[in-house]
Amino acid sequence: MNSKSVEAAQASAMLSQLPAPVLENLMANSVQRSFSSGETIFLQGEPAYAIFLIVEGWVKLYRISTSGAEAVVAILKRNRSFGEAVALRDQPYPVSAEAISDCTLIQIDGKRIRRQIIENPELGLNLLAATQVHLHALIEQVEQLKARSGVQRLAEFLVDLAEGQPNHNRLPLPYNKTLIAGHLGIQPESLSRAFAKLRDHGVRIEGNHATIDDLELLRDLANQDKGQPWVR
Amino acid sequence: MNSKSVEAAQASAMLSQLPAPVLENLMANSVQRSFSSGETIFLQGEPAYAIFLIVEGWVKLYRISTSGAEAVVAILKRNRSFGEAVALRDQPYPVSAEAISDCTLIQIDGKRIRRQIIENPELGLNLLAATQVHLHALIEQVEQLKARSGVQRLAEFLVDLAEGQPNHNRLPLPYNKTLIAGHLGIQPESLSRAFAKLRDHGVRIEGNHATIDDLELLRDLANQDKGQPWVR
DNA sequence: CGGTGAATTGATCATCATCAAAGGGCGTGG
DNA sequence: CCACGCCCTTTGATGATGATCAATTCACCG
Repeated sequence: MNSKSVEAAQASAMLSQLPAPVLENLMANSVQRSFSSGETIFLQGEPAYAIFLIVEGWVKLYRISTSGAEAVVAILKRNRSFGEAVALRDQPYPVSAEAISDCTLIQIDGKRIRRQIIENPELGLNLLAATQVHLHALIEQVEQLKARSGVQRLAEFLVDLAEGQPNHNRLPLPYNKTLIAGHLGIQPESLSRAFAKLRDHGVRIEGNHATIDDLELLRDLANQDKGQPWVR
Repeated sequence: MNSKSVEAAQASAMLSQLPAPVLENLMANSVQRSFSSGETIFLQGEPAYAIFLIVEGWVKLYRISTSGAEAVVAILKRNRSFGEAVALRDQPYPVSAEAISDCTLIQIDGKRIRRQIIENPELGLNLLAATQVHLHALIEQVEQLKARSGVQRLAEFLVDLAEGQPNHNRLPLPYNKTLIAGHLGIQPESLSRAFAKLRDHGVRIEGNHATIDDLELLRDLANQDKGQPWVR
């Protein structure tokens, strides 16, 4: 287990703040795996045997509905874990996971974690914290989908991106636009048009880099009221 | 603590399968509270001090975005718990909760549960299970919002309703239509029109009762393919 | 009764999906 | 090295879906 893995563990909601011996035990018994871009990590409906922690790269969680349509449920980066809540129960994964860049993951056996929780309940609390992060992200996504337009969601996406970076010049888009569209719940064509609309608001796109003139302006756009009548 | 409370505890993902003494201890130290329809249980941003379990009635979880728009995140009924993941950490509630019918809840102190988890790690696993139910529900909601039309979501909603009930004649709608609209992420007017469209598919509405001629037909409608191009 | 809020319906507009076409980057095979 | 094909991206035209604004009806309640 290399230093990058330890770093990821310490930065994750799931494993941070664990007593060192517990963490070491877990890490010693977990597997590090590499996936190349496009590879499937697990499929919706498969028995959930493991919890994953992203050491490097990007992962997409998605769902294929009965009709065959794909919905991107989450896009995760370094230091995020997934599958926590499911792998502890005898249940199938509710989503599929796919590497969207070359990436390395730590794979921890669910049964082992289960045993560890019994011995060290703090770990259970940590896992609850980690799932809470997921929960929160999904709640925000539902809010965005219900109360904001596609352009606004894109603006929000760019603001989030920029906040991770110091300079807003030539901000690299983390993955291709088809995927961004899926993440935002719109079609690629609509994304293209949404970018065009943002050009009037100081956003320029060149290839897979974005330049943001005025971050405040963009933030305002994302939060503009649509005047909901159901607010009493 | 009356029998209804015990019943709810045993039917909940959160407290079922707990050793009797642990359950009794928890219950003995929790409060039963009543709310009348429309009353606020807690507000988004408040410190999360408690976990709630619904003994009777209906509760709405919603979020007010920075723009002031309301998005209904979940609607919960008997035996469901909420606030589990949050109340165990020193964080504010990410949503607001409101009683949408007269209802009785069991309120369990977060700090107490935290102590109990340390003593009895099984409880931690149970809570993980409970949050997993929430997680799953949200994932489904995201999928529905991204990949289905309003009419389809309404069809799905009715199918879910009907599956709880044995006869599909005069199926009572559990709450008013404005709220159903919010739950489905559409405006009340659009809901009205969606109901009108379903009339052609064997669904009739009288007041707050629905009659479904052919449940299978409705299910098909909800799952009809929209022919997604992003499925490779 | 008068008033208030829920529900419906009509008319219109904004948003977004869909279908079609075309340009550009990139890797593969000749 | 170049040609070809493939996929991503953009743009245009059109249609479906749902929001908004306005008006009306109805049930309920003080």
